[in-house]
Amino acid sequence: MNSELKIYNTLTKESSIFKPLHTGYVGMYVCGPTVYSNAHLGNARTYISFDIIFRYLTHLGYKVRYVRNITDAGHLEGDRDEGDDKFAKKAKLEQVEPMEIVQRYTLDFHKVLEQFNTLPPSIEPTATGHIIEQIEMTKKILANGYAYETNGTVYFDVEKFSKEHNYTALSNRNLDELLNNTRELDGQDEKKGRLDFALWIKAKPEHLMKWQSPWGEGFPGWHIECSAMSSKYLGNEFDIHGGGMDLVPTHHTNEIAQNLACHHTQPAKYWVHTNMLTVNGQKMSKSLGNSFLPEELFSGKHPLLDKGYSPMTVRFFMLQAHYRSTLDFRNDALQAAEKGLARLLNACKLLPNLKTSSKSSFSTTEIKEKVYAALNEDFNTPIALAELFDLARLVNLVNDGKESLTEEDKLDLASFLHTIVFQVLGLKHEEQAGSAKIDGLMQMVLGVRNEAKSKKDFATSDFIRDKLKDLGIEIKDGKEGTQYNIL
RNA sequence: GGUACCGUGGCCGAGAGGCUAGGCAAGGCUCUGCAAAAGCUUCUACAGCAGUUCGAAUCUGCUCGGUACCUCCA
Repeated sequence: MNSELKIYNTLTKESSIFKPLHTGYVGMYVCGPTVYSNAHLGNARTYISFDIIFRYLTHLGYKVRYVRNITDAGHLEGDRDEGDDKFAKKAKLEQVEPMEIVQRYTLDFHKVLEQFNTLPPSIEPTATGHIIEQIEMTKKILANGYAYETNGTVYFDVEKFSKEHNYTALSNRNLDELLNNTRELDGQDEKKGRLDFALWIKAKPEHLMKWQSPWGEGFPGWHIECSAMSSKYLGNEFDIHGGGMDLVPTHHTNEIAQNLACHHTQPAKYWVHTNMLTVNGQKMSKSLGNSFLPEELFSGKHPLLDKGYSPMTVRFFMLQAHYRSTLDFRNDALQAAEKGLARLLNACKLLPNLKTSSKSSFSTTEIKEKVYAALNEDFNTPIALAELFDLARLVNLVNDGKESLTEEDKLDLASFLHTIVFQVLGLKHEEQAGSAKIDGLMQMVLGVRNEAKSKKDFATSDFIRDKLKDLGIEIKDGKEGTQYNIL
């Protein structure tokens, strides 16, 4: 392969050639979910995007340490330093322990990602498991003079920090405008500056999730966990930090500030942000109430859906858009993805069984290079898929005897296609047919039909075909016999 | 209100100064008992207006429309 991997970096606002800090190794941190409710498809898109990045880097030969946290503590309802945390609120509502909420939705999150065939991260640390590290980091930031304590709560001093560093480097916002934002400030007496954010928050007596700290009983702020855990597992400087785009202006901006204030280093070399999934052009989010749960999608039980779609259809659908573009979630688009995926997977099945010739009528290296060039261009899966569809067409032409392939090229291409589709893109065959009994039964039924066909008893053969179709089983007559598909 | 981003054919979506992806849908043809599948083929688009340029969907300006962030959210 003669092109190099380029990655778009939110920090520099441009794509650049990826060079890891340590040759052969990649450290990647991705902000995980706050597990206080079911994971929806927008969440899934982000983790599918990073799954591709993880898989491709691994495919390129890097030894990747992929750290993705679980946020199970801390986050409050609003940026006001008051009110309940999300777990406590839900726990109270349902009269269970906050950790029961955490457990339930962590399991749900894992189940969803497994359905979409994403690989588990190398390390999946939790916020509550790293309270000590967060306290230590807060202490260090205080000692370095970038934070102050007020009445048991520790705040990060953004104004002081911004005198020495570009606080808004990632979001590209104008700091003065942020500072002079005309929004109402309420309950701000404890903070010195309106942009200051909490590193440690004093707990009210009735608070359930709280820990002992040098500043009294409390719990960590919303951004410190990622700084603490990324430093712990990947070092003060690592290669890639990722998350959804909505984390840029606040969460990641504050994370960078914390790291600089603590370790005097910028944590990540490349900041990678995935775009949002939209529904009718509007961001899918829990608060807007327009989110799809994976279960609703698979079953088709959603007002906006005509029918259910399999996890691989959805994964494929997402790969047809670039990760930095918004993607609109629609019934028609899913329908198109379902068919497209079937076509691609069919080519995967067909290729290894093609008849070969003494020479190839097209260049296999060219195809491979195009696919790699696409993936190297900031993980451009839509272009890679377009190239794979060109390959699918060639496979079909060879199958029809209109193009030719040598045995050697065939084996080479088959292995390439298999690797890209299944290992890098993480797609898989979803064989609903499955059981040997059903297959045996189908062979019998198709045998009867072929018998009828050979006697030109088309009334019987069509009857069988139509009845099967009514049952949701589609059959196709080919040169090599009849195949069936359970829809 | 501020700050960004976006507006591509019937639909979804890439691309990003000349070579004008891909998927789905639709029409035609080949194949086929009929279908389906598969192949070939047709439909040639870039919100509007002005400008830069030999040449713009791609650059600049304005207008219109949309979205995101500025509150927790992937």
